[in-house]
Amino acid sequence: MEDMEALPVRFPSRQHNHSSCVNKLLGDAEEECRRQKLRFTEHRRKVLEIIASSHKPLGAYDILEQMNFSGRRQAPVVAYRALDFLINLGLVHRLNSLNAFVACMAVGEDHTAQFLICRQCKNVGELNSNRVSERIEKDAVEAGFQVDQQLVEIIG
Amino acid sequence: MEDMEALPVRFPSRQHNHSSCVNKLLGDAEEECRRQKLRFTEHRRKVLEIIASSHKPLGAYDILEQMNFSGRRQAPVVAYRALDFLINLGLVHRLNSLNAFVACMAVGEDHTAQFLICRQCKNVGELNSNRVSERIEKDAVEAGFQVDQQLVEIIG
DNA sequence: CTTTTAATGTAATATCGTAACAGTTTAACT
DNA sequence: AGTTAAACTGTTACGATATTACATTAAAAG
Repeated sequence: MEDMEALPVRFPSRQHNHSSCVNKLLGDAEEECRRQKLRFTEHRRKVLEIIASSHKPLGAYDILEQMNFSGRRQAPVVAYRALDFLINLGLVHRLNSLNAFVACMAVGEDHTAQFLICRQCKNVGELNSNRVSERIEKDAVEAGFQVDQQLVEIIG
Repeated sequence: MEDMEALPVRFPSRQHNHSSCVNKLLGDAEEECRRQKLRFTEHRRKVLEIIASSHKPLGAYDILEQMNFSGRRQAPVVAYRALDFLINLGLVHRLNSLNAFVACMAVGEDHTAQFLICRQCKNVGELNSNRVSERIEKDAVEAGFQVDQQLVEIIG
């Protein structure tokens, strides 16, 4: 018999009250930074806001384009620095197969994540299946490997 | 009780008779091309040989450097074209998290593959766990997603 | 209030990958 | 063989992604 636990998946495009979920994410981020005594600067806030506001994964240069507040064109490194920070905090995920970035849809929830990437619509869903992550962990260990990080991207 | 089927993992660095396994791979490739009426040209052979001879994943430009037979420096597109061909044939895998390429270690065997990437030594092992791929397939389907391709990279 | 740590600004450059198009080779078919 | 169509190659240029280095400024800790 199959395990019948809930299997959380999030597709951002299904959510309509978008500005409220962006605000929630920004709030969570702010709180998390306070907790960890990290600085939630303007760049970081702005980058997170841009990513969270998008229904699709964004490339670093897409993000950069949207950072043109006050007409100034920012250097790429500005976006990358903020992205590194947000990724380390678990607020943003990087999709290696697309060189693109998405907001985490399971902030706080101790997330192992797998990404469902739709070829046609380019939307990305975040699946949080512990069954998958545990299966990977077990088989990797069995193969004599110590796992630090899992990168699972599912195209379809 | 756990499923006790064999769990194939291959780490190329553990193999010592390297030239013979390179030759085997080249032979398999040649045969596969004959079967599918595809052309196993010099570029393609050379690229596959370079990748197969390496114990570590190679970037496209690393490969390019080693293609300087007859002193001619090749254009990047030459390497990429050969890589595309070899990837489509399943003879080479791309590691998205490294922008690098490795030879397939399970040619012919109808391979679902997961990659074990060692942070320290930069070696890459290929794990062929059907349990992992089936778990991913099932959970993705349960989440309403039709899977075309799985990209699993395990860092540790 | 000074010291030290973290973040920013800026320029340059490295790395990775593709488009476009003309020319050549190969396979397939008279 | 000679012709044609398809696949492959050569070459140039360019686009996209990401990092290094270093000087400056802002913030936190003492």
